[in-house]
Amino acid sequence: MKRVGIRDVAERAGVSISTVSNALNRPHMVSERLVDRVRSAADQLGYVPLQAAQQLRAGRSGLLGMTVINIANPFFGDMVAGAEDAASAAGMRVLVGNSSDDVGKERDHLELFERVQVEGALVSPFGPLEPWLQRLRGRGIPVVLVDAIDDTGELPSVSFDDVAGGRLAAEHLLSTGRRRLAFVGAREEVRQVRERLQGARLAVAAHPGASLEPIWTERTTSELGVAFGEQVAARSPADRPDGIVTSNDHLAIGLVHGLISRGVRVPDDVAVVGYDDIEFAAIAGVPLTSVRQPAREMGRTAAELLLARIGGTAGADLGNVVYRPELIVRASTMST
Amino acid sequence: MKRVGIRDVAERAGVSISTVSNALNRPHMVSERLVDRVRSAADQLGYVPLQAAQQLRAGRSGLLGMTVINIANPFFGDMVAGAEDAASAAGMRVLVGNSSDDVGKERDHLELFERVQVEGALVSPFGPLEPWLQRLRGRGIPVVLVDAIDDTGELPSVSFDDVAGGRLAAEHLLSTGRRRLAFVGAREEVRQVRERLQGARLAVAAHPGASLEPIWTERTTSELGVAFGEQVAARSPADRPDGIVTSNDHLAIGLVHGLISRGVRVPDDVAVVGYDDIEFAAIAGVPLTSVRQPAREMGRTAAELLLARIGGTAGADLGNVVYRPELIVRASTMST
DNA sequence: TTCGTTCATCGAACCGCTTCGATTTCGAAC
DNA sequence: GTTCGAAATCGAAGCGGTTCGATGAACGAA
Repeated sequence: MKRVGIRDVAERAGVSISTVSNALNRPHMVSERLVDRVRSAADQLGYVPLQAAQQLRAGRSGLLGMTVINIANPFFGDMVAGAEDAASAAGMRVLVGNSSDDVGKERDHLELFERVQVEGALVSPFGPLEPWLQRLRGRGIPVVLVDAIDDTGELPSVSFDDVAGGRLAAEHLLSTGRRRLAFVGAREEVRQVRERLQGARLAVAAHPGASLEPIWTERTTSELGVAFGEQVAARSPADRPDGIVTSNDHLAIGLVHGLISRGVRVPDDVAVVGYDDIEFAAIAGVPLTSVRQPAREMGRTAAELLLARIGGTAGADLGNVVYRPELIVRASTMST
Repeated sequence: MKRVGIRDVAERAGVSISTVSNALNRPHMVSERLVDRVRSAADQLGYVPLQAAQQLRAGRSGLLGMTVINIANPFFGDMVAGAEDAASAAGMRVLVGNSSDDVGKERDHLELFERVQVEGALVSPFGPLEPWLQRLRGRGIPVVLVDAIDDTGELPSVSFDDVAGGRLAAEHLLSTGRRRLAFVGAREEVRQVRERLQGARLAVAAHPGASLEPIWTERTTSELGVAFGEQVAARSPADRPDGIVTSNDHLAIGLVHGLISRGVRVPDDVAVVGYDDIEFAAIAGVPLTSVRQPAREMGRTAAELLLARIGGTAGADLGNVVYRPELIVRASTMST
């Protein structure tokens, strides 16, 4: 019932406490005979060193902190998985803080990171965080932004070129002859969404005669997509957009569903482009054209960048890795 | 650049270290005047106590451990979110260990839980874990199983009645006149899947003339569902099942897609029932009938159960909460 | 004035481990 | 048989907090 401590192991092996510690952590400093004895004593007793004590003394936690906007979204789930890949390869663990779209929680997590002395933090920011991030850095904790870019140019980051993504989507629609475009995005305050819209605007501006109507929704659920699809379907055909760029596949799939249920044909009447290329995009009722973002790879790259900074391996130059998104064309924009 | 410790706060406030600790943690023991002084000193310096030190002395970590089979699956994502709800209401944090379908990782996480002295563990087991769980309990760490039941009857748990779920699905198909059923499940070694099959078998056994063909796939991705759907479509109509129960919505949605792409009508030729009722079930090309499991609620309940045990509030009786699943009927089994 | 009480504050031990410097051991060289 | 140096082992000092018993201050009662 009582915890097994290093003392118990020492006693059982008939050596001193420090020899146990050395045998376990720096075996080259201890004779083979004793290493064996200590190891088997530890095994028999089921000794597991207490992280808190190790950390307190050694000043290292072996932990990376990572905040994500919403873990229930598979995009972020993949990102985390990627970061875990890289971390475990370096013998580190990842402490995941899920913000659930809540700025307060997000800040709490950053404070927690400080409390537990994470050795580095991967931050996929939701709200404005400059002061908090500055503070982590002031404490000597390196930070890498994920799916975001630091405006001040002081933090390394791994992100997607969202302007290019939005542009890609809109250009594709324009190239298939659509002219009355709409952009449906959730929450204007999110940078990624704003930039995708901006990209779409650039594409439209280059096409005389084309127009772009921005539309904002509250959240990014498929339900809202459905509602919005029905709403669009209710407009007169002349008043309807003939091509829609969305900020998210959930929204897009719902949107397509809503349109079709009201008799609007996709892609013949309205073409739809999603964003993220989640698993379901390919097998939706109308397979969805979407902008793909390799989330897992991004998570891994970000963690590697962070580990390099922790290890001091990184050049002083801050890496700013930017992935270029890729358009996956499917039936929702191309009539067969 | 240097960490701010309790000493720095004490110095700044002109009091002793112990007074700082008391003012911050047990303010009723300290005069108001000093509490104020200490608080503002702490604020100005940005003092954040070091978790490792607190924990080492106090023996409490304020952490719950939680292992999940695969965080990329929204079902588990929701479960985690539910647990976090309950934990944060009790001032605790959740340390999430993602097993990624890997027994070794799962065990590592349990060991980590011991190292960091979590005060309780929520375990959604993937592989066999008895010895490890016993050990946690031996260390005085309460364990609650999530989405699983303890065969030995010693651990409290929160789970779904998977037998009932499988039965529900099969009975529904039978009641719509289907007779040649198939059960498509991933990985026979997973208890949940076995029990769903068992439930389906019970339903079929009660219907003379009905048959059930079990089919196993490697993993549970929509891709495999598509492949399998095409395979079924290739059979001669007489040899095809006319109703299919799946162990997972991803599989089911892919399956429907595969069938339709090969000209098999759903539900006219083949009816399909999914499992989990994920968000996309409702807006799939053919909206999917599915067995709903309230994951978030389950996560919350499990955490509450665990917290009660930690607090000693729980009666000695081990709670075994079993949720009954619910069938959500949609177009994939009911021609309109 | 002295003493007893209460309440606020402080000093110091301690949580379990790592690590550094000190001590012991042992074989080789004299 | 000493002496010396290197290698193996050990003792003890913290890491940064919490907490308990001790100390001191303030005040009313004798």
